[in-house]
Amino acid sequence: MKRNSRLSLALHSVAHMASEPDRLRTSAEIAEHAQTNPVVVRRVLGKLRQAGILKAEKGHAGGWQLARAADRISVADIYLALDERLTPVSEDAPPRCSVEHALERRVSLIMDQAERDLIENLKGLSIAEARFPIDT
Amino acid sequence: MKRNSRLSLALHSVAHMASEPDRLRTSAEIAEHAQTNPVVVRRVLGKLRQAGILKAEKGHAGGWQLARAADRISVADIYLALDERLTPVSEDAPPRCSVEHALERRVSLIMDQAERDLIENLKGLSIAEARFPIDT
DNA sequence: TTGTCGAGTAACTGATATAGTTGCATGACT
DNA sequence: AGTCATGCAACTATATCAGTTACTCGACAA
Ligand code: FES
Ligand code: FES
Repeated sequence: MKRNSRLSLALHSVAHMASEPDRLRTSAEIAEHAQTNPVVVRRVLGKLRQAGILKAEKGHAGGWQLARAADRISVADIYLALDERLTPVSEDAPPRCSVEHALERRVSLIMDQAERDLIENLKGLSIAEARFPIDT
Repeated sequence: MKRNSRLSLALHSVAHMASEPDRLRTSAEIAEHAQTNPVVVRRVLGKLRQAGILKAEKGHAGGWQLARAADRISVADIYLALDERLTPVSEDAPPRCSVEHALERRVSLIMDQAERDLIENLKGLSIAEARFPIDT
């Protein structure tokens, strides 16, 4: 895979689980569907569990399940649960001159606004509806 | 540095050059300002040269210079010149089921729209004005 | 015309991020 | 008690990127 396959994996897994919401699935099953590794699945879906999107049960009849109906899970929920922001402008290095500081601040403001708008738009797309093709 | 320091380097270098547009600067000078390496500077600024934002001259009195006035260079110009898109959803792997295909398509449409909006906003910010602090 | 200097570029190194893997502890059900 | 699945730590492999070295090409000067 490549960078940021985590979002793809999370979206596909949740969408797949939405087809049979009552069925418990093991990480091994989900990994097979996504053609990856059970531990990778548990790592990524673990974030969704912490965010309250999924439930996981240990033990003999354990597995993963949606925590609520698919039409109440938005793509924004999943995007935010993974906690991976865009923010291409680095804030870690202390700016070495006032010009750089002013410039990065202005660009960061625009970037942050863009991401907020993106999240707003992703909020309008639920997993339930995202599973079906677009008409146009 | 960290990921996407190229945009920071490009922005800072162009902003610095805007303070004395007529002066030619060598990659060694620019690298010293940005606390990095001359080859790295040439790699990044080379993209801006290809995009027509900067001019570079070889030889004894060679160096780098803005190709046009700073108020006619927008942050979007630089962002686009580097040709690094966001697009967190991978398109390289062929989708393995129709659900994944539909879902990634819908998410991609929203992501692409967000990036187009971002670029529109960056177009409104020129290097000339970005060099000064924000009032608010 | 020859030497110097700077851009341009290819090749390599080191650091970092991420997917994948192994192994084991914990907890739930049989 | 035994089985099975999650949770998690540690490790490996790979890709990306900044940094570095070492060259070629071209422009200008002596
Ligand atoms: S394999 Fe079930 S949604 Fe793709
Ligand atoms: S050092 Fe000149 S603009 Fe930052």
